[in-house]
Amino acid sequence: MEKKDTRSEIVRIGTGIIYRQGYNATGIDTILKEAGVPKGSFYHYFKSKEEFGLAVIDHFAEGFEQRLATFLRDEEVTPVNRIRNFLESGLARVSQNACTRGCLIGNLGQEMADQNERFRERLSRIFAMWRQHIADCLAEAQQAGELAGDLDADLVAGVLLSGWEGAILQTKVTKSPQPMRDFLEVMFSTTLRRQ
Amino acid sequence: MEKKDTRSEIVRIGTGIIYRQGYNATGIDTILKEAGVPKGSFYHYFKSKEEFGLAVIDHFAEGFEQRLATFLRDEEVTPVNRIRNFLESGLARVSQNACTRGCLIGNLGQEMADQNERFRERLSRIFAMWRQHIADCLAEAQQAGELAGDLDADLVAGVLLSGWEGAILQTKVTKSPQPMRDFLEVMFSTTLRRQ
DNA sequence: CCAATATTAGACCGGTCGTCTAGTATTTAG
DNA sequence: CTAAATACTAGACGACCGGTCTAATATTGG
Repeated sequence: MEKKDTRSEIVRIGTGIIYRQGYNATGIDTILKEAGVPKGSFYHYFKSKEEFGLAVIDHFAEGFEQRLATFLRDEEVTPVNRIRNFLESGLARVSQNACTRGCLIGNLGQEMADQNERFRERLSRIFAMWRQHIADCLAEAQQAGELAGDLDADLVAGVLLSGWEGAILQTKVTKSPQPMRDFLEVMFSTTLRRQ
Repeated sequence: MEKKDTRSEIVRIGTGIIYRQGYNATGIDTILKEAGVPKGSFYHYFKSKEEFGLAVIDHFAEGFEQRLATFLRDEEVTPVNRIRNFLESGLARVSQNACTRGCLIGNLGQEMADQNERFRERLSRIFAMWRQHIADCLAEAQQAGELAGDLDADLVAGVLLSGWEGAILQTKVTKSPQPMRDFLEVMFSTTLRRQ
C-alpha cells in the first residue's frame, strides 16, 4: 500500500519534529522536506494541519500505551515496582535526550488546551487512560498488601501522573534530571511507601 | 515619565495576551492594537520580540514574587498553612479563569525551554527562587515542630513546586480543578503531614 | 484504451516580524 | 526665548513563511 506508507511516514517524521518544536512552531514544509515528500501531497492525505496534528497524537499515544502496558503487566515484579520501573525508564529516556522534549502529550496539553478544543479533548482522554492503568496497578498493590488499603488508588494515580508531568517540565526548564529523580524519591518514600 | 508609561503598558497588555495564547502564537500587532499603541513605537522601546518576551517574564515574576512573599510571611498562620493558603488561592484563581491559562512561567517553560536558551535560563532562575521561598518556609515549619525534621526541605519544596505545576497542567487539559484539589489533598495528608 | 482514482506541482492569499523614512512632541542649552 | 538635540509616533514596506487550493500528471482497474 503506497498510500498508507507515505501517510504514516509523514506522521512518523512529524511526530518527531512536533515533539522537538511544538505544534505551532512546526511548519508543514519542514516536515515534508525532512520526509522527502512534496508539499502538494500533504493535503491529499490530511484534510488540514489540525487533522494531521490529531493523527500525530494518536500515533504517539498508541506507541506509549504499549510501552506502559508492557511495564505494568510485568508479573516478575511487584505492582509498585512496576510503576517505579516505568518511571525510571522514562527518566532514562529524558536523560538521553539531554533533558529536552519532555512528554509529547504534556507539551501539547500545555500548548493547545486553551487553543483547540479537539486537541484538548483527545489529550484529556489519553491522560485519563494512563491514569486508569496506574490506578489499576495501585489497586493490585493494595490487594497484595504492598500498599495501605485506605489510600484512594484513583486519587493517588492522578497525583502520580500530574506530578510526573510537572517533574518532566522542571527537568526541561532546568536542563537537569534532578527534578524527576527528586519526585521519584519523595513519592516512593512517602505517599507510596508500604505502611 | 511618558516613556515608562507606554513601555509598561505594552508589557502589561502583552503579558495578558501571551498568558492566554502563548509566545509564538502572539503577534506584535495584536498586542499593539489592544494597547492602542502604534506599531512604530514598539521597536523604539524593545530591540526585538525576544527582548520584549523577556520583559514580560520579568514583569510577571515581579508581581508573582510579591504575592508569594505576602502569603509565606503571614505570621498569623503556621508555616505549612501559609503554603496551603497560597496554593488554595492559586486554585481559586484558576477556577475563576474556567481552568484556562494555568501558570505563565510554566506555560513558557514548556513552550520555550527547548527553543530559546535565554528564555530557559530566566524561567529556570524564577523557578529556583520560588522553590527557595517554599524551602525556607518548610524549614521554618520544621523548627516549629510542625513538620518532621528528617525531611529534606529543599527536596520537598522542589517536588511541591513541580507537582503543583503538573496539577495546573492537568487542570487545564481536563478543564476541571479536581487535579489541583487532589494534589493538595495527597500532599498535605501524606508528604507534609505532621508526623 | 478509457475512466476513475491517487498523487504531485506550485501558485496563492494572508499574516508575520522587523525595518525604514517622515513627521511630531519634548527636553536641553546657550 | 530660541534653536538644536533628543524622544517618540506614524504607518507603509519588504521579505518571508504559513496553510490552502486548483490544475496537471501518474497510476490503476475494468
